[in-house]
Amino acid sequence: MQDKGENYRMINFKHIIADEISKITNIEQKEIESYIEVPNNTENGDYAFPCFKLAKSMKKAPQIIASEIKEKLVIDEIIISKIDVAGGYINFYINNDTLVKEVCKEIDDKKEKYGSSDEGKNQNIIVEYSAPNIAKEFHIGHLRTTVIGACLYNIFKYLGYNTTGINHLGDYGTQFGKIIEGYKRWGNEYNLDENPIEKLTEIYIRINDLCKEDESVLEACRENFKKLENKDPYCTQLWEKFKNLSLKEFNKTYDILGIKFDSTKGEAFYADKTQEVIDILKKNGKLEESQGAEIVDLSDKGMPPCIVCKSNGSSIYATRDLAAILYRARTYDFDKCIYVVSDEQNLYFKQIFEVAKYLDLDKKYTDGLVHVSYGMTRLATGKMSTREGNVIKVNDLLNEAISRVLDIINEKNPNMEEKQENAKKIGIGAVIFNNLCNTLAKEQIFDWNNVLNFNGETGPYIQYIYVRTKSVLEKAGYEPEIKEIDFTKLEDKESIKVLKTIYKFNETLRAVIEKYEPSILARYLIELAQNYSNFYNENKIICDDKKVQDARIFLTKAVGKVLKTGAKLLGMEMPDKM
RNA sequence: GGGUCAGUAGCUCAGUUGGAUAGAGCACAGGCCUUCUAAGCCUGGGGUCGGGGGUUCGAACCCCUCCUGGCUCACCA
Repeated sequence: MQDKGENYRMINFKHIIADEISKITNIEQKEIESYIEVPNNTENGDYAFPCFKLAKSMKKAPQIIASEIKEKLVIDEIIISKIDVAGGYINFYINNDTLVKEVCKEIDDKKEKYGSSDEGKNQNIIVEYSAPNIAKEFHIGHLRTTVIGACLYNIFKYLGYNTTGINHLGDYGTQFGKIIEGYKRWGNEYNLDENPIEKLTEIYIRINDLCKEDESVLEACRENFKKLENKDPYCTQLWEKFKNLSLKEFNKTYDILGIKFDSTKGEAFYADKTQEVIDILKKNGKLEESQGAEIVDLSDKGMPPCIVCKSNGSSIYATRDLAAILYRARTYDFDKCIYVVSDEQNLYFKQIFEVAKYLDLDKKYTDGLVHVSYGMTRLATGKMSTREGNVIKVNDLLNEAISRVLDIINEKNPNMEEKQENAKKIGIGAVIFNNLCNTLAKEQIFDWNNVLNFNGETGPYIQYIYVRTKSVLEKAGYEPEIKEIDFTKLEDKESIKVLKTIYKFNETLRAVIEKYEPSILARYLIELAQNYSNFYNENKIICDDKKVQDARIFLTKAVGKVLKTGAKLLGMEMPDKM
């Protein structure tokens, strides 16, 4: 991704340093900037340029190169206060006075929009996430895609992208042929009015067991699905009933999580749009008949073939996904279409992205297809399966979270107002944060005590530090104007560290969408909260010196804003009290 | 068996694209609330970065190989 930070008004120290080194070395600014690093030991400055990389081409020792560059470097002291040579490194110390002013002004200027930008202007992003199967429980296996997708959606939007969130419901396929078959056989035994999903699940498990015993039942199920595709009235009516009951249940969970979608067009929506996919593939000579099915051969790409038409003539998941790509390209003119789906389907997405290239689409669209893959949530005993009946429902998890938080509140702060409301924000915040704080690729072994931990690097920790900033501001009883702030009062070690962290909020958000990795933001918020905690413990905020007090209150307010904004982007609400 | 992802402290994980003495949290041991919220802060111990080769000024990171685990390899989604 090219540098899109130019429309971002805050001073870009790294950029300036690279510019100056570039002038001296005659190496491109961009290349130099990519070499510049942030020392892990802050005593080595804020930015460092390692000269080792130049040693070979310049035929000199890195230390000598470093000294020579340093001698020629002219950077205004207002920007860089000190330049050191250490080993083969040139270390840059930014001017703290300037940093403090820049950050404070920016945050005062942008208020609640601090960190946002319009870098995504005129770019259309689709994020497909959650996508539960109707007539099945919404279980903890669906949680990660839901919160990851929502987070990416939020951040793309915050950075100015025109973003569309799609819940690609699993509302089609042989499974509905199965449920219809089960309902046909035993429907009168079940009352679907209460706990409809539970009842449908029971039917599903029961028919599945029968299918295992009796191949002809499975065939009947497939036939039902075929009828459904052909708009058979009886099957369609049942399917609509199941879908509506399911959506009603799912929406309860989405409401609790605070998640919304711009579209809930599921697979069924594309059922009558698959013929075009077949036609285009056929026209392009990409369709082959194999064992009665229509396939696209991908052996030249080192992949197994992609089935687009089953031997009984029915469409399949891939066909509908390909139809969706066509539809979305035309409807949304997307620059990126992002699928947040677990790593189970890595190969599958590689296949359909490859087949999509044969659909006569502009390269823009096929290049814009992205699979954001994440490790699945599993139980210690293995994979969850609706068929096996060993699932943990999201609603149960959230209720348990809230109940455990209530216990803690009753113990620590029994007189709290709006206990229930705050417990909800804290409990759900903990669950959401827990789902976002680790690298996506890692699989998760579900553990109640891990998910519902409220100490250390957790959602509640961020919320706690936020509530603390609120409480300080409340006690102070006023908020100073920026023109009253004496920035030199914020130049102690702890304040600087906080401000440096606030400074990199926007670049953190950009890293999240560039790498499709929400954990970068989650960790950033932990870091900011820790930095503020150190500041808080080292410094008296409300104190005798009015100038110092004003400056520290301003800093406190800034931290609160960034924590709240960042948490909101993750999908967490902030409680008022803890 | 092929492909792919992962393996870092007792446990859960970071590690800014190959850089300076590998860092947090939990747990453990100790300290800090008559002073802005102790769901917090500070101090301490704890490492063959899965094993072995290689690439180079330099490797947790790149290449090879082996070990372990997840996922996956045509009519489910």
